[in-house]
Amino acid sequence: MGEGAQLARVEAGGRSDASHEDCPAREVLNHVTSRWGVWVLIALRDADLRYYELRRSLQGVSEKMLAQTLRALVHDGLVRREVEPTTPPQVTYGITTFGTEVVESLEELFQRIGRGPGAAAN
Amino acid sequence: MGEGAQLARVEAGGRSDASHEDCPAREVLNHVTSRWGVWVLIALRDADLRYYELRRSLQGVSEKMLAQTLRALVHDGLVRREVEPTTPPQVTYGITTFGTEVVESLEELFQRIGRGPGAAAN
DNA sequence: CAGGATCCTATCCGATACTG
DNA sequence: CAGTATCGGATAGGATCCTG
Repeated sequence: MGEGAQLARVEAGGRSDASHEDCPAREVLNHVTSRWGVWVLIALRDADLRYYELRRSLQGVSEKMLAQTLRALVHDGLVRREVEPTTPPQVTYGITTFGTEVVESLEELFQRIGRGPGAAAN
Repeated sequence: MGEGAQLARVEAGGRSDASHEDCPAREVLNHVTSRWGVWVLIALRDADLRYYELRRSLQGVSEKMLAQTLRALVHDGLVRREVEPTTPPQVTYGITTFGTEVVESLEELFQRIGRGPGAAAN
């Protein structure tokens, strides 16, 4: 099991140590803060995009990682996936309400970090 | 360069591609959302702790990762480090104002994720 | 076009041993 | 006590080829 286990640890449930951080929220956080997670969400916030458009938009993402990231985000309910059975097949991705909420929070966190430790006297 | 480069990429500052995500904010986010980052911050939010106490508190962290995580967090200005030159040496870690702000934002994000996609109709 | 399968590298992280 | 140094396994992420 080479690839599947990377983001599917959730359903695999092999060894559940449960000792540290197997909570689903952490899982989602990891997906969102993964290398491409944020950028996918941000790209989709402005408009629904096709797989191909997403690839161009993200500039530098590999097919594997884009597919993987999207799968995780869809699974988490942050991204919506719509398939139109045409030829060639056409798949459109969009952000969900939940996804929008999460990016908002994430950006707030980002803002705070961006402001830096300037305000802190310590 | 086995270990040093892991969290010290910040000061290296060699190639600033700027194309995707070399921004310092992302660095900090990675540190905070790293395996032990959050837990360190949360542990220190309630009280200042010594290295040893932190180890017990975090239950399961290796010395290496604790030291590494702390170094990154101190470097980022989220954690404060105080050394008292006694024998044996005594080092206390505490959270900064900036650190507190960041964990707050992070927890808000966590809350939102925890609530799940329930509210979303989509 | 939208991915899946495969291979490979870089990095993460833990265990262990050692130092001031 | 508070770390540093080093080794080795596990994972994330990328490149490439292939298919419906």
